[in-house]
Amino acid sequence: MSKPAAYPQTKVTQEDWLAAALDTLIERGVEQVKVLTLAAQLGVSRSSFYWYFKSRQDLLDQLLEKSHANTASIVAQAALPAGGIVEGVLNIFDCWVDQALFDPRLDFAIREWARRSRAIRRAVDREDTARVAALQALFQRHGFAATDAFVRARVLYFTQIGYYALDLKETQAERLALVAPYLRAFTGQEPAAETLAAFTARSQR
Amino acid sequence: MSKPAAYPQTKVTQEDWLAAALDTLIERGVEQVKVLTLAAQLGVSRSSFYWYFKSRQDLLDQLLEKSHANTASIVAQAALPAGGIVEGVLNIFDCWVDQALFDPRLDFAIREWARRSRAIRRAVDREDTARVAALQALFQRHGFAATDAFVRARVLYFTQIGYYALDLKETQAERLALVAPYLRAFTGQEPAAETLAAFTARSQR
DNA sequence: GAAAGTCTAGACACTTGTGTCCAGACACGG
DNA sequence: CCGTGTCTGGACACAAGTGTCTAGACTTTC
Repeated sequence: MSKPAAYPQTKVTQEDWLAAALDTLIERGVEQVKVLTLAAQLGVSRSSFYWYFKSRQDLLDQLLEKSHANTASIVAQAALPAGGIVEGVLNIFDCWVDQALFDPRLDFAIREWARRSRAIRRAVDREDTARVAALQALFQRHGFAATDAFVRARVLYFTQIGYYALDLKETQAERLALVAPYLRAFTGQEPAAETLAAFTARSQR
Repeated sequence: MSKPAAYPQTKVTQEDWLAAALDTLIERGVEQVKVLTLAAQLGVSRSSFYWYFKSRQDLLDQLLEKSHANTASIVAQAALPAGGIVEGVLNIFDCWVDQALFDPRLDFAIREWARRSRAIRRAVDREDTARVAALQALFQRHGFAATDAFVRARVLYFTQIGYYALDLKETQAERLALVAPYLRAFTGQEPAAETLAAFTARSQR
């Protein structure tokens, strides 16, 4: 993944700085992304940082670009063919179950960052709008009127964002036990037993 | 509100420091609550701060105590008598409409703070649990089974928290237009016209 | 009216952070 | 083997933040 160092004397690459910064962003927020701290963490001199980046701001700018994957996943899962709305929503649930599809910690770190920066805020707004639009289309494809589809898309999406906001620590089992009532609440329909079983099976992996 | 100064030479009271700090907490987050900045803002010497507070941490501790009102409102609104679940949920909507009942900005500032502090985190968890429990009781009173009531309580509450997380800027009119579909999504029931009208009327004030 | 209490401002010491400059170690190409 | 390019570490300058100590200007109390 990270480019091999051009010179053997290279201790850390630009990728290493970025990875460490991303980690700190997720764990402690933007304000804690500090050249000094990252340097200490990487066991390297602070001034070396300025070989790879113009300034701290430059690093932050590059960090932002690393964060478009989440939206892409939701849009893709929403577009998947589904036999009914229950199955369609379950496809979205895949995002919440599989960290590889959707990384809530990164998403939230950036959301928090957006509260303090106009530019970031605009970027986040665009992502949110795209996600809700994709979910609305899903509900519309399964017979919901435009407005109801929009509201149900929001309820589905906001509930999940709210879940992450509370930073709940539940086990996989606890969450799976509530899938049926969630589906009832989100779709108004009773999920079929075999549909539920299929979801449980694939989220076990 | 703020205690009259015991001595005329008093430029700012402890309340003034707390108010300024609360404001900064809401607008810019805990990390930006700095003695230096507050002093400049209040037009007073920095060292004066240490007359009123032992340390910056002492100030932060006192700040936290200012934040229990939000939960109390939700619990009170959930306990209000209601003719049906639709009216019950509308009573909760009052909290989201009326800043005096629920201040989302403060709530979120503290939530963000909680991500970086164990003690705060525990306090926030307690509040969240109390809120969801109150909403669950509301759904149960209106005929929902325990698990379904719990999930619907969460969906109702999380949706709102998610809404605040996205920091959406909608007008009162835009929000009112969506009340009916939201009620359908949250309760599964069709709201009566006169119930809706009553809610619209009282939220106009 | 003297002593004790209230509150403020300024000076000082310390820490943590950013960014710049420069010397030097090392590899690579001619 | 010498110059050029790559990367690192140390020194320096500077800004912003916390916390302490002290003098002094007032008030209140006795």
